[in-house]
Amino acid sequence: MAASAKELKYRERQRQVIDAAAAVFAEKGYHGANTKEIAERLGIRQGSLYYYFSSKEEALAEVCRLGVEGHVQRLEGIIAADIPASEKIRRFFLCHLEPLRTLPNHMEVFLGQRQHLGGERRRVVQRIAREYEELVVGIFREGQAANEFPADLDCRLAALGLLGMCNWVPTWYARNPGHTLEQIAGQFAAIFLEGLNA
Amino acid sequence: MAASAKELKYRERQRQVIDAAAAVFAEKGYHGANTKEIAERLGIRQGSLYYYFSSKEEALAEVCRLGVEGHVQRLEGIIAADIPASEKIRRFFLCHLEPLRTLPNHMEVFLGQRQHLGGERRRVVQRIAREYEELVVGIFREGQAANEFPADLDCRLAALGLLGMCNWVPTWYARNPGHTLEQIAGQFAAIFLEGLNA
Amino acid sequence: MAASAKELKYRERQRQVIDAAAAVFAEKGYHGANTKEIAERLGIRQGSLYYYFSSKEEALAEVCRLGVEGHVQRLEGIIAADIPASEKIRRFFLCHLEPLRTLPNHMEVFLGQRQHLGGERRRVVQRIAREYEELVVGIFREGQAANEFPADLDCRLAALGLLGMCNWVPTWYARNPGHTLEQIAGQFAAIFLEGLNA
Amino acid sequence: MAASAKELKYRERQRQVIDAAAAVFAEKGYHGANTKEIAERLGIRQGSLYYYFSSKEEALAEVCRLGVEGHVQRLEGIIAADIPASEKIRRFFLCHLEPLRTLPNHMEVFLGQRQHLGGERRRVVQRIAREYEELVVGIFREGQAANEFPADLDCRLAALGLLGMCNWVPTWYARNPGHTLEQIAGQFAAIFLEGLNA
DNA sequence: GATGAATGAGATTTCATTCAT
DNA sequence: CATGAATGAAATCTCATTCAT
Repeated sequence: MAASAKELKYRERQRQVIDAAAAVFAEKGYHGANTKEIAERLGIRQGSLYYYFSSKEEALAEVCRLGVEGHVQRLEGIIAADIPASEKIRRFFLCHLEPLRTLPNHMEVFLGQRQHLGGERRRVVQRIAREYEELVVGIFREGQAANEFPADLDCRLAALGLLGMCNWVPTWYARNPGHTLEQIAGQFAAIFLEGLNA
Repeated sequence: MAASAKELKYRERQRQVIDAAAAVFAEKGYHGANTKEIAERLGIRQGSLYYYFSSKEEALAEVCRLGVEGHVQRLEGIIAADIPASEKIRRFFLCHLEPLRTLPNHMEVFLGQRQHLGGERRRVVQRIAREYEELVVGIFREGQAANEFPADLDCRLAALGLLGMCNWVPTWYARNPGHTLEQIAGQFAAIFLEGLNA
Repeated sequence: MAASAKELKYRERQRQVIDAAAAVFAEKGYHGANTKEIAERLGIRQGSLYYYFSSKEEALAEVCRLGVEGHVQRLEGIIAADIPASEKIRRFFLCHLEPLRTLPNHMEVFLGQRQHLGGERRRVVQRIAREYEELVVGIFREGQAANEFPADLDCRLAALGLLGMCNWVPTWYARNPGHTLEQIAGQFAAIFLEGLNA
Repeated sequence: MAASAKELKYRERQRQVIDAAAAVFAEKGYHGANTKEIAERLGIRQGSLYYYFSSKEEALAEVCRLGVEGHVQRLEGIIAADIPASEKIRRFFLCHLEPLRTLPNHMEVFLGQRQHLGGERRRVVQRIAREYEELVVGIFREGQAANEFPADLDCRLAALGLLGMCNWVPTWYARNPGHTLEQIAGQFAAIFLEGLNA
């Protein structure tokens, strides 16, 4: 159970390697990235990377795992809370965008590169993404049942619209440094809940 | 000016080549795609592609051009109309999603692969995208000036949210065949303009 | 059915490529050989080899196939003949060594490198080798049943000894140019059938 | 001359390392084997191997040395004995196969991998093999001179056939556990000396 | 107009080996 | 004694691209 100091050090370095991979994958895409560039970022040689992962694809899988890790759990926290569905939606935005603070590359890679994973690895992350979507749909259904939301709301479309607004953020966030995540989440929630005519 | 029959036929075939490229780029990404697969889709050999384009990147540029072509023009049509800003927003959705009917691959490639264009080609399409964004921002500003929209609305964020909702559609549209573009556009507009509490 | 002239030409060149691979595999062993050397023998570049085979291992499989091809069939011809078992054994030697005339490398590679094939490919060639061994054992059994051979002969060991004598030939044949295949086969048969005390 | 206890222990471990190398070389061939697997067999790390040998090739040389060690000496013992040549041949079989009992891997590696030694190392073991072959040829010549063996016997071919029968044994011995070395040697000797018609 | 054959540069991955600790 | 971390060279394989036919 107790990891030795050596193992801890290894894992720390491994994490740096994965983070470097995330940065390169985010910038160039999985297939556009090459391992040489990852190595250069770390100041080591290409071959040395393989001391920390066993293939480029494994690195991608790990980046994706970190990028999506915690999303489901945090969302479940919101869902479990004893608050109206509209409040759950309001909280969703910041909750969902939160990883942009610390892991923007990982999140971007998860969103845009996970389809390049093969076989079982792909299935695993796709399942998580699908599960997450269902949870969001569930919130809308809950609000609809409680007459908080319009009876004719298409909950699936609402969820996909919500996710689209948020998942598009990484494409412009780094190049629009003028907004904090709180501002973004707040504005998006306001539009989503009250619309523009309020 | 008058194109010969031969030239017309060439252009027709060229378009088929570009469409095949769009399909492969959309599925695998630009760098994940290979020219062999494009050729196979057309029933010709790899080398024969180069009769229709001079490089893979040129094919990408052409796919992107087709994917974004008409967007700006159609949007300008909406903007020029003598209708309230809110109505412009309402119309925007279907107008923006329209190409999904005939050119879903091209649109998806434009959205997700254009960063792999190099140098001048990249600049050209980025400029179009930026210009388009500005036009959308402009509608919100117009509505705000006319007191249609809240005074504290962040027009940039509203535009980016709007675009996010729409630009995310290609990622799930093909796999959710249950919705027409009209339904999607209608629902998105309703949420955007009236919010959920209406 | 009718192969075009182009296809014939392709196959001819492909055969040259496989023959070059056989030569290098025979000299250095499968893992000791590198594709660069095969290419150099053919006066083409390394990557060009892949126009003719899809992996180094496939080339090994093809070399092995050519090395063992015809062996079983020729042996069955001998077995089917209406002659005493001892005469079958006598004929076996030259029959088995025959490929050394035209395909010494392929035979040597089949004998010594086939274990480096993976999965299904390995199974296929191992099955052929095993089947061949059983046929040889069968000849000894037949001779024993006809009282041609001693009743206490261990037919399996006799077959393995026979095969050993022959299969060892490729290891020294090229470096002992003083003997024809007929001499070798004749001497081996004499020893095997009459022993040294005759 | 007196080795310290420490040195003895070192040599013992070194021998284990060489034995592990022999096992891996026998299974995968010299070039197909990797040092990681050798290390794993010993429960140590790759780098630690180099405390016991200075290069992979040195390990191969040592394995070969152990595989052939004693062969020449034992054969000379047989040759020096005051017995007929035919009896020398009879004894040869068990004598030659003896190492299969304790060092099957080393013997197999000597037989099949020694060509991968470079330069001087190769020359040394090839010389031993050649010398050994000459000794066997000598027995046949002796028997021929004493009119024990046919006057028209090709002593070189007889020797090579004899060696082939024996040297092929390692390729099937492990997978045919039904025969003892005594049985094999006895049967081979019977065939070689009396032939099948006896 | 299209192809067959090849190129050449680059990609990922492997691996024997080193060396400070 | 042994290891952890890395190296650097080489290996296999891929692929956009070319060009004579």
